[in-house]
Amino acid sequence: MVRSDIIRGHLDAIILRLIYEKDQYGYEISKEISLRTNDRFQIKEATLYAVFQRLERRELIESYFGDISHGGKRRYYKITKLGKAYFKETVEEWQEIKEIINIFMEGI
Amino acid sequence: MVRSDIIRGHLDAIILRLIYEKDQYGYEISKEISLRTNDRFQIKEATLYAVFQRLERRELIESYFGDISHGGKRRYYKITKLGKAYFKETVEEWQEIKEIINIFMEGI
DNA sequence: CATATTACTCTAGCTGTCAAAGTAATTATT
DNA sequence: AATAATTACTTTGACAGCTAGAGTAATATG
Repeated sequence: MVRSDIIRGHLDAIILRLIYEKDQYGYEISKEISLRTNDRFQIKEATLYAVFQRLERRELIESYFGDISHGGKRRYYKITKLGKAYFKETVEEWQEIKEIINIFMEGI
Repeated sequence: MVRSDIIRGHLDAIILRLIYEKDQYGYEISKEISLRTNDRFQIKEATLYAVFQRLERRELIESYFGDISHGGKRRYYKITKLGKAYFKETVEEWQEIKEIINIFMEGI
């Protein structure tokens, strides 16, 4: 498991990416992250919902309640046009970050 | 210029790396980071000294005063054995982080 | 009916970043 | 010689993001 404070700053992008693919609810996203990373990263519940709030406040996502569930009622999230644009910027930025960090990680 | 909150979590490693190469003082490290990244990243002064304090508290670096200067007196930092070990771990971790983040950045 | 799982929310605390302001010595400029 | 610019470090206070922990509530399982 990688430390969370090192993923910090990429969380918005990760969540946005999953919602980009299709509308999803919190618990589902949480499981999906664990699945895709082979449990190498698990987002904390409280963190996840904090991300949702932030993204919604910034109008990068919108939410609505679903009608079926296997427990508490599901709040689905949908990416906005703004959110899609923002995600694409983030991907560009990631390439840059990688280059920069690599400078200091290579050659010892 | 990349946002700092996205480099966050890698700062300790970056500083450690530079001190690994040779003993250096704060101002020098600050300039070196700007130089190596072609000004794509500049560490803020207050942040840099906060990093030093943290690393020293964790015994990953040690400090001593230099005798010559072109201004205020220089405090040099030296990496410890523990610091070297920690840096090497960090490099391993970075490979993992890259893989994980890439999962969510590829294919859209 | 008890327990587990699904699903979300809120609060309080911690850590890392950094603007701003300050101290102080050396070097360059006029 | 006085002034400004640069070098060099320190401290404080504020803010943002992550998360443990506790709570609420509905559905599924045995």
